[in-house]
Amino acid sequence: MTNQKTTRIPRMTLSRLPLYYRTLCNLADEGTRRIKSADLGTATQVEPTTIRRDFSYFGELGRSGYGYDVGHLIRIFGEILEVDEPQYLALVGVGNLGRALLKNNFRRNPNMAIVCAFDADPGVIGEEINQVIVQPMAELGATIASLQINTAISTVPSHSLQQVSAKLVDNGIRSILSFAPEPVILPEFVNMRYLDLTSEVLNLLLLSERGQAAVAK
Amino acid sequence: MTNQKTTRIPRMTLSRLPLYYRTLCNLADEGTRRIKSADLGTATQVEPTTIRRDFSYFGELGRSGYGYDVGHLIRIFGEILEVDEPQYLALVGVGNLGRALLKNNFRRNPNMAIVCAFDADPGVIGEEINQVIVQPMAELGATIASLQINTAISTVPSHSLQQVSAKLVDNGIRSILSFAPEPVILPEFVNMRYLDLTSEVLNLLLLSERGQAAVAK
DNA sequence: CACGAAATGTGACGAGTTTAACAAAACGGA
DNA sequence: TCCGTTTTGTTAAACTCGTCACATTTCGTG
Repeated sequence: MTNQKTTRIPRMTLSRLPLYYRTLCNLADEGTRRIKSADLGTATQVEPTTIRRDFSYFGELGRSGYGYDVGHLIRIFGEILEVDEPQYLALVGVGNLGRALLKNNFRRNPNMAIVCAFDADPGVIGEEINQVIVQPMAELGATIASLQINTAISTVPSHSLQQVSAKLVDNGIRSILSFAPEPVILPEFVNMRYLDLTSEVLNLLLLSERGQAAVAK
Repeated sequence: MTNQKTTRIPRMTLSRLPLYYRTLCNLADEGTRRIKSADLGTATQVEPTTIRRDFSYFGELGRSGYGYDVGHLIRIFGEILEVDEPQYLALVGVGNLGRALLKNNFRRNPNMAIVCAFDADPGVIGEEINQVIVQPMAELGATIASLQINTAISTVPSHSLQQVSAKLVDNGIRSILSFAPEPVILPEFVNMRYLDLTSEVLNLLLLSERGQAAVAK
């Protein structure tokens, strides 16, 4: 109890958990009961050794000469990912992308959903999309407080991102997924993640075409 | 000339270039002529040391006691990122997300654009979105061949991703950005990148809430 | 029950990446 | 021109992560 051997789980291992979880669920749906790291490797495109190492951080989940019990893995990872806990999200910015996210609304994940949306444009306020009514920014504080939301998705453009983010944090949001490319300066306890499509495409091109750029010294 | 010191640029450094480039452009727009790594660090949220190390791979770009010339950096990085070369993309899957991408169409990047779109649903084929007409899958090969496109964005659902990806590759696509969570098995020379929103949200939560998951040994 | 086959969990290594620390270089005011 | 200040570029060390290799464990058949 005192000597908690709280081995810190590597960041990269955590980032692969959603992939493992989803793949295992698919396998279970197809009736697969047991799996070995080699087969899970081909399904996830992750090296079998890496999979075994990843799994080992959560205990001895497998059996030598047998493999892993799919149901057991799903239970363990589901618990870590808290997939059973309802995860409600707020959306700020209901433009093209925001609207698409709202229409989709994590359909495949029964416990994850955008439950409120905000925008500054009077033209979209009041609009109902997929059972969510777009609210004005002024109501943001009251709504996310009453719904006890602490995670938000932002599709607001760069120029207002800093201001909007600050408002989100002031109202209790602790994790933000932003689709704007500009980094934002926020308190350390806020977890921010950026998903800039342009950067992603540029990176894709950069990493494929040229693995090197000659540097004459 | 013979002794090309082609220092291989680290992957992580390359992945930060778009961020540097964009931030520097913003600074230039505001009239900033020179910048030091410390200030660029606060703007990009990257450690100043890391910035200097990154820059050093491209030569001695700065001056001691002075900093970096913003315009010079923009020129260098713009060249590496080939921002002046037009980069045309194909889109497969014109659902909610695909439509949003098409409406946005990298408006802020004058040299990057989706120039053709494909879908299997007869309901959307023929529709014109932002000057792009949605074509049937059957025309994919001919169109991307004539436009000489080698990069695609896919928003097709998981169950058809493998098949669609294979078709893309058969027709000359070498880089794919996919919004479906399932990994795909493709030849090694294809560069694939996944952007699964559900995984991103789960990761966000995982990395923030609990930096550790106790493992009793 | 015994034994070969199968598959895990992990020590060790090495590649890749970040960071601290500092010498060298250039600035800019007096 | 001189000199203290500023800031770079880089060496060295720390850290993270992925993979090899293999001892160990368990399986499952005869």
